[in-house]
This record gives sequence, C-alpha cells and structure tokens, in this order.
Amino acid sequence: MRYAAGIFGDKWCFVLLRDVLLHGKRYYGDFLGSEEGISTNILANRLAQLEKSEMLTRHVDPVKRSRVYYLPTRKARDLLPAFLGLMMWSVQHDPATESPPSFAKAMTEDPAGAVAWYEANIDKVNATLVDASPKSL
Amino acid sequence: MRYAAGIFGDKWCFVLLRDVLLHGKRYYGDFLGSEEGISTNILANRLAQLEKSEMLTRHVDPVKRSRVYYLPTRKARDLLPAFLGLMMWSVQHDPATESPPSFAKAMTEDPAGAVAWYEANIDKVNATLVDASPKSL
DNA sequence: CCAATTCACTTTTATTTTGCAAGTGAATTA
DNA sequence: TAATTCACTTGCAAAATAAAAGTGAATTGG
Repeated sequence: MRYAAGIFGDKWCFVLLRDVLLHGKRYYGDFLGSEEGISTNILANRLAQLEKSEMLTRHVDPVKRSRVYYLPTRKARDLLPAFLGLMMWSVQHDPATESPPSFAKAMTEDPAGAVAWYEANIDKVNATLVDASPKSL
Repeated sequence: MRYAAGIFGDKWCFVLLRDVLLHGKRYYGDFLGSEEGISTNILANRLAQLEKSEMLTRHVDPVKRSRVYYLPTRKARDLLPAFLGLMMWSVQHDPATESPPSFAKAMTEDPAGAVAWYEANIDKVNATLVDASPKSL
C-alpha cells in the first residue's frame, strides 16, 4: 500500500492515470489541456516518472513524428477496479457529481462487467494509435 | 472523480485515511509515528483539512483530556472498497509486498465479505474509545 | 500541592517544490 | 523556405514542506 502511495499518491500522477485510463487521453497535448491545468514542466516530469515506474510507455507517432503519445501498461490498467471504486465513492459523496445514474447502476449490478467495459474502451482508443494493436507488434 | 482527487489526491491525506481505515490509528500521536514520517505541522494541517471535508471527527479523550483522537466518518468508511482495490493492486505489483496470500484470496473470493470484515474492525477499534460506541450517544 | 512531564498543536526558518513565462530544437505545413 | 506546431527545458518568483524549537493546558510523581 505504501507502494501505491509512492506511485500515484501525487495529485498529478493520479490525474494523468485517470485521464489515460478513463478519458482516453494519450497525447502530450491532451494532458496539457486537462481541466485541472497542469503546467508543462510538471507534466514532462510526471510522464517521465510514470514511465520509470512502468505505468506508461512513450511512443513517437510514426505518422507524424513530432507528436508523442503515452500508452497505459498492464500494471496501470490493473488500477481500473480501484479507480472505478473511487468513481463510485465520488458519485455517492460529491454533491455536484455529473455522473449519470447508469454508471452507479452498472457498477453495483456487475462490477466485473464494468471493469471489462473500460478495458475494452482502452483497447479501442489504443487501436487508433498504430503500433498499439497487437497485430503491429 | 475530481472531487476525490481534491480530498485525498494529497499524499498525506491518503496516508492518514489509510492509517485510520486499515491500521486502526486514532490518536494524534499514532499518526506522528507513521513509517512515512509526517512532520507535526503538516499533520495538524491535514487533520484539520480532513475534518473540514467531513472525513474525520475530532474528539477530546474524556478519560485523559490532554489526548485527542480522530474517528472516520461514514463518508471516509465508504472509501474502503476503493482502498481494498488499491491494496489488491499493490499486492499484485509491489515486488516487496508483505501482504499474506490470504488477503488476495479473501478479496477475490468474496470482496463484499472483505469490506465487511474491515468495517467490523473499524467498529472494534472505535469501541475502545468511549464516546464512539452508539450506546454512549 | 508543586515541579516535571506529556500531549496536541504553533511558530519560525531553511529547503524543496511548484507554477508561470519564455525559450529551444526537431518536424511539419504553407 | 519561412512560418508554425509540438514536446519538451530553463529560469525565476511564489508557495508548500520539513525540521526544530516553542507554547500552554492537562497529568503524573514525589
């Protein structure tokens, strides 16, 4: 558990992992535009950290080589159940939640199914990024 | 989810909640002794934050009035499922994990049961602190 | 009782981290 | 080929943190 705190007990790492796992963000520029407003030096620093701790892998876009994207590793994807638990908690206790009731329903009725749905979504986003699909490896 | 990040997206709040929910810590002095080594000014600051965000309630020990303890609210206790999810992840990915295999087994076989077990544990610790038991209210 | 100690904080100061703004250089587009 | 996009770096002021030394109420020991 101390291990977990070390890796994403930092606000910005937490936000980045959330954006990769739940919001389909992949490109450096995507992260810069997050609502929380991360500054570019901190972003570069945290992406490097997450790469070192094997949560993200860095890829130069083969089509447009001035762009770079980051993909979540299996280790990062394994955070999904915990993250969905956090989402449920937010839905329960955030008086300003914008989450649709369908999310809470799906999570209580079939948590494993919800995780599978988000996993599939990650694959779908990855598939749009050339060298992410198993076929290209 | 931004709500969650705001409340415990801070390393020290995260550690304090973990210690209250999972390690039975209640007294100011208990937290000071955490392995992560929080300094006393930060501890006071974070306890106040967690009180303001209604995660903890502050109580002067009626037996020894120079001591103070903090109890997790329902809102904090509702984090248990997410925290246990994080524990599972740590067990999976921390090469130096010290968690017994029995934890992973219990979690995979009966997650709801595991949450209930930790909830009961919280009550047990609380019961040792006079005005925490429903009977004294 | 009363002096010494415990306990939960505060205050102060040095150090570290952050956020902002302005680069930099490779790659791409016009 | 000049202008622009993109992923970072650098420099600096401001904010947050850690360490150490108080502070004051409550408690204990003699």
